[in-house]
Amino acid sequence: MLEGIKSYATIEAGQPIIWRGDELTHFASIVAGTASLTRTLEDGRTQMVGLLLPSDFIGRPGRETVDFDVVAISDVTLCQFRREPFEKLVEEVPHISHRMMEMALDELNAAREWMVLLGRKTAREKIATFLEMVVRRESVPFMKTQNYRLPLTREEIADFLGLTLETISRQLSALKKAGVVEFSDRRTFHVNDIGALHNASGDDADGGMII
Amino acid sequence: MLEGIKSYATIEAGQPIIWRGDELTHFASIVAGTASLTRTLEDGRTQMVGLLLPSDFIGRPGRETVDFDVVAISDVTLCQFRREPFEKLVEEVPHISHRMMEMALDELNAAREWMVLLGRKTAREKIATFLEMVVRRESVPFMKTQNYRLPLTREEIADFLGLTLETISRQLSALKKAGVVEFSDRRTFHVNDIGALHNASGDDADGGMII
DNA sequence: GCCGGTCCTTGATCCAGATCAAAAGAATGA
DNA sequence: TCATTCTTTTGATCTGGATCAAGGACCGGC
Repeated sequence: MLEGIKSYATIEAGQPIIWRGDELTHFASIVAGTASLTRTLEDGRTQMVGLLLPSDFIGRPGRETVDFDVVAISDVTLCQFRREPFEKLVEEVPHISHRMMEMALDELNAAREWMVLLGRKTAREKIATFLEMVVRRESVPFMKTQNYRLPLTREEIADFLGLTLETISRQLSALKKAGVVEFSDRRTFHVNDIGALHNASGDDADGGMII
Repeated sequence: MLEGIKSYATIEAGQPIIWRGDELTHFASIVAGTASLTRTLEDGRTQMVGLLLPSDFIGRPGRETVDFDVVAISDVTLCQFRREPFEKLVEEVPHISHRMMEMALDELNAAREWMVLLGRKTAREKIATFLEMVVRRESVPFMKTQNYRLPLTREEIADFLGLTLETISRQLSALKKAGVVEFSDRRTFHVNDIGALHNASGDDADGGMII
């Protein structure tokens, strides 16, 4: 059913996909690459409010404009659907809105979890939580020791965590010095002590987390 | 259709409605009163992640437990639906999941907007944004001057904004001294200069806001 | 290999908001 | 009416993370 209204697009790393306030002509889902959802205040302060990975969805039925900037972090491939036919489809096929509801509720949960981090966690806890998130998302089952790759620059991590890039750098150095993680280059790391990392995250035992 | 599975409940101010991790036996919608959605870290730091008002919904189809504490802020009246029949209804009646999707997307937007506040705004901007939110929600159309009522104590506002209650108190005093707002008692205020309040909020002109 | 730019680290200093402390109002109830 | 308790205000001080500043490391192009 979607075949007739779909097209593909690629966006280079660093390029905007759509700006806040722009009219939404297409819905899209990410096929490959990483994009960020951000808001920038007039004076340049920037907060990332979401990280979009393959299978994530851009756009919301029932609204004509976008509320945040969407920017490609790496090269991104999109699968796009024209708005009107897609919205009609959402109306007509019950399964789709059910699926969209579940996606929205999952993202809502993640957003609220992140609100706790932004509002109440210390810099150390924020970074430990971020590293844990990367580890959880990239872990290959049954592989014991593994290298992970940071998907973001220090500045982007700072915008994600509500900190400055200097604080990110200092806290990563501190975690290295404490022997919790080890970096083989700026982006690639290895966890020596997953327990210590978790303790540093400020989250309790395995609080409601589905691993 | 809902008639057969619905019941009412009332919860006194200050009492928990449901704890994080508890099994969800009912969905509910708020009929009257205010409740908060919060997360507390082991050491007592608390972050409010949502304020639930009449017509807001508690519970999410597809999950058996709750991820945040829900506490009554004022006396709350709930309209409850038993889980299984309600979930069946969501499956069967397409209109419901469509409506739930829209609610979830609205809340997701609000949560992301709040992430910007928590991650990047100053104390002054946070409080101004909060007061503006109260004003926007309680404003009666065509009424020029109006008194508004804070729905929360200073401590609850602090947990909402990711600050301490002392900072809330100081910033409110500062806004009073600057002549932006005026308080007739601790909870009741009046806005002298809505423009100044908006400027203090850190949001641009009327950035995407639907008033 | 060298040169330009971008990203990252580290040091020195500053300051917004936290923390600690005390007292002043409101609200409750006997 | 006056204790009692809860909420709020205000003051004094401290500190985590921001800001300002200077190099260092890495990467791509020529």
